[in-house]
Amino acid sequence: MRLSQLFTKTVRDAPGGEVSKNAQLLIRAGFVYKEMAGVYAYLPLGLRVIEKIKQIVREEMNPIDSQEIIMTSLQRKEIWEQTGRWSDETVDIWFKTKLKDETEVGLGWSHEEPIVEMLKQYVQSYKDLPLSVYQFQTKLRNELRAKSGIMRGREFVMKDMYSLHSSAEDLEAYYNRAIEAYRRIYARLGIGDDTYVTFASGGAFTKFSHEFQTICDAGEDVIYLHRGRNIAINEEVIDDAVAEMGINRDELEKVKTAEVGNIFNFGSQKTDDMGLRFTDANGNQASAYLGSYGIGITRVMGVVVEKLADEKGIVWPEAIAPAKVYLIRLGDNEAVMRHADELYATLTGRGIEVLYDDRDLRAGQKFADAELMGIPYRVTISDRLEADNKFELVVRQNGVQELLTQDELLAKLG
RNA sequence: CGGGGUGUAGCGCAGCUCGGUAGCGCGCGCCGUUCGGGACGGCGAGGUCAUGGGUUCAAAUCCCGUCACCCCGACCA
Repeated sequence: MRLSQLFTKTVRDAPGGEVSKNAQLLIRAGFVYKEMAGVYAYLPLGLRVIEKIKQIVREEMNPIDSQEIIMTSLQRKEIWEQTGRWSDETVDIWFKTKLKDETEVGLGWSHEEPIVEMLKQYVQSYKDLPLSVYQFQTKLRNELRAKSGIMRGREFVMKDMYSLHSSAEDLEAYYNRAIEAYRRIYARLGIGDDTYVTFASGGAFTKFSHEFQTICDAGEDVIYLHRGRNIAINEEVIDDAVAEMGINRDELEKVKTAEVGNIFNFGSQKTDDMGLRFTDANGNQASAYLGSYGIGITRVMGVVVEKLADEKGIVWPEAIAPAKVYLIRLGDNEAVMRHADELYATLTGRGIEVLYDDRDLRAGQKFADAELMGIPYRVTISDRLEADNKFELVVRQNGVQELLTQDELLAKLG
């Protein structure tokens, strides 16, 4: 993409009323636009990041036999009444509205009930199980207070997956496969080393649910870590967990984290409540077992910004950067411009994503923008370098700089 | 939802205490010089001072209401 064609602009100053680092940087770099408190639009560069995160998630969900779908934002009141979750006393973040004929509908803050309702249509026999479906959905939650930029909004993109099984054992096995898939996802997103499978509250069927918590100062959670045994426990269940697992509390390290994923074993409670049953091999009606698995796509994006950014701006891991290379051409020397165009074509032709800074700006501004946007590799071409037939390559993450011939450069960028 | 803070040009801010009809920086447009770390000079465009009401000869400024935004807390599948 040529930056001269990109409609967004970078700005020096972040909006005054925006304190969180992720929102400041993403707004300054032109990745997101704030519509209102806790509600952000994703612009071309930000959308690229979102799509890359989603693609990584797809590549890990599909192998565990989950099928992608997309449910609806408008939801029926009756479905939620079956499990008692339509009431504002039980769920206090509902956005509710009415159709023209006064029918009450909800705006989806979660999709567990609608998914189960939908699956009733397709599951009748044990031969139909197990099954797993997932989607990327914009969740709408009427939070009392939005905060932390894109990390806790009223509207955000979430990947939610649901699996249905004919036995508790089968669900348990799948649940563990999902945990491993999630581990691979966070590793690929560049936050694997700081992300822990954490015991948390909330299992309807099991004593604990599992959260994926990433160490992050901007996070809202506190967990206790036992690095030796690789155990992590959310503060909210610390007393129960310590008792249950026979852990000495003094061995635990207290850290601040952001929840980037959460998985639940519902047992058969929800399916029983909603009347999703199937015929087993003996011809008898049996209960189905439900698991639920979420990842906050936009929250993960915010966490990555928070964790990896430096004083110059964002630092994207290559896997989710909006482009791999930021190509800068300096000056208006015709040969330089031609060679820059050619290099842009060559890289693009090899499937390498390039942000080509073909704007008529000074060197300092281009360098600053490359750093603010956090593109992994910066390649510069100028008349000075042209004289030696060299390109300058700078790695965003560590600032290491090299002067390379075109062949060396292409070899390096793969 | 409780407490606190803030709304003035696209963005960041000053002006408000002590009322007299709005200013600075960035950005934007044109001209010239510059051109490897956010250049410089000149000219110029751009504002219902969040909003509704009140006080006053006169309100960005004082008073009351409302809305929005931010922070702390509570909340958080």
